[in-house]
Amino acid sequence: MKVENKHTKIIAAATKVFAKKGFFTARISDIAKEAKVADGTIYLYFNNKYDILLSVFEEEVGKIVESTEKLLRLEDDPRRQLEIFCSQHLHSMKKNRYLAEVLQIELRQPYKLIKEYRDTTFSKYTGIIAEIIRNGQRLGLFRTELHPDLAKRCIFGALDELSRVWNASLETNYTVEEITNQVLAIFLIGIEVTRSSEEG
Amino acid sequence: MKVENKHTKIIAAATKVFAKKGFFTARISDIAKEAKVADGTIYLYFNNKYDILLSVFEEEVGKIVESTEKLLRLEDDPRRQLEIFCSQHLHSMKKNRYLAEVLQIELRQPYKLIKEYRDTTFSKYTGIIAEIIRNGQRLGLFRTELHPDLAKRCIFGALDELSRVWNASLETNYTVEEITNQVLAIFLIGIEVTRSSEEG
DNA sequence: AATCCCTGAATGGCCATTCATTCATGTACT
DNA sequence: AGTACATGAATGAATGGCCATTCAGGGATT
Repeated sequence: MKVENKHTKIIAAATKVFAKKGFFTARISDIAKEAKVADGTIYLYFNNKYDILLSVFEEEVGKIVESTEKLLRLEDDPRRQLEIFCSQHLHSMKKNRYLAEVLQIELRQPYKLIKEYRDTTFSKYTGIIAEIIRNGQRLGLFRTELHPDLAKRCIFGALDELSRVWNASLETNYTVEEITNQVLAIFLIGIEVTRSSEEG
Repeated sequence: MKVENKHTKIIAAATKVFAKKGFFTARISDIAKEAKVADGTIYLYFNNKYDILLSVFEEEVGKIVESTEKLLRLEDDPRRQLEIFCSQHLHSMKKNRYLAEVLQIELRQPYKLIKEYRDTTFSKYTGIIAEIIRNGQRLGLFRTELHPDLAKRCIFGALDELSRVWNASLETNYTVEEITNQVLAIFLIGIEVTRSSEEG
């Protein structure tokens, strides 16, 4: 049946354990137990503990980036694109809550390898937002006094913080759709060229 | 001369070291060296490593919360209040970049004591934003279809992410004022009752 | 019997924490 | 003033526990 290979199994287990305990207090033996393999087996598939974390990033985030980019290519209107990005991001984080937690916690750590990953691969992902905004500005849809690099951070920061709603089960449950709508309700109006700003 | 007591000195040193290396890879001896005291001295003032981190939170963040609340009490208009909150937050984080980094990294860790702190003391701070929004809605200034708890997260998330601009020196230098203006340009328009939404 | 994959106990290094000792200052007595 | 003793803050070397990593061996499949 489950021929699901060990590499994949370990990645999944590690994601869960890192989410629950954090990278540094997670023990290799925890991951091994969760993946139902021996401690030593992990070292047949990964070089060390860090390598596991980086693999979680590379592989799991990779999937998300790919599918998001694919969807975006099917759409021209930057307003629609922004909607798709937000909706996709929130859906992904909801579906894979352990990954969401790991990203939120570990991607910020000030360690060389993590920074490197963040500044290369991951920044491409958030860069998509800046691109959408630039595009919208070119088309006269978004206000040109906004810096795409700053707006990108506002939007990504908002999405990131909102994903925590589920994981920490803080506010009484909102659905992904509700949250998406709220984000867009704020940002689309916030960045669009408005009647009043045209008049002014 | 500098009668600056040891407790304070250690807190400052720890903030710096935690920011640079992260809580888990920071060694007590690093903090001791930075504070120019012996390793053992630290244990005369703190129970353990965790206790140092929590004290950093409590004391340093405490100051920020207090001064922000004070300023807000002087103002009635929720739009102005939101402006003050954003501006204050960004200024604080710019002024104390080590604290900013520690907050961004460590406040998310999934450990009991940190969660506790976050869910009690710290959430009061972000709660201020929700309060401002509720107030604005009551006064008919902000759109009532927005959930204050979600809008709060959008705004705090945006501020938090933006504070990283300086620490990571990512984008070419924006000033605090520029960033504040951009945030407000997006959010104020994003949440305000607009001519078009009134007409619609 | 050779190859492969896996196992988990043993190793070794790291570092938070402890505590015996030192040192500086204060007080009391002559 | 000088000597003797007391106090407790500060020190930093030593301890002990933890856990990532290794590796000698076991079992399956060819």
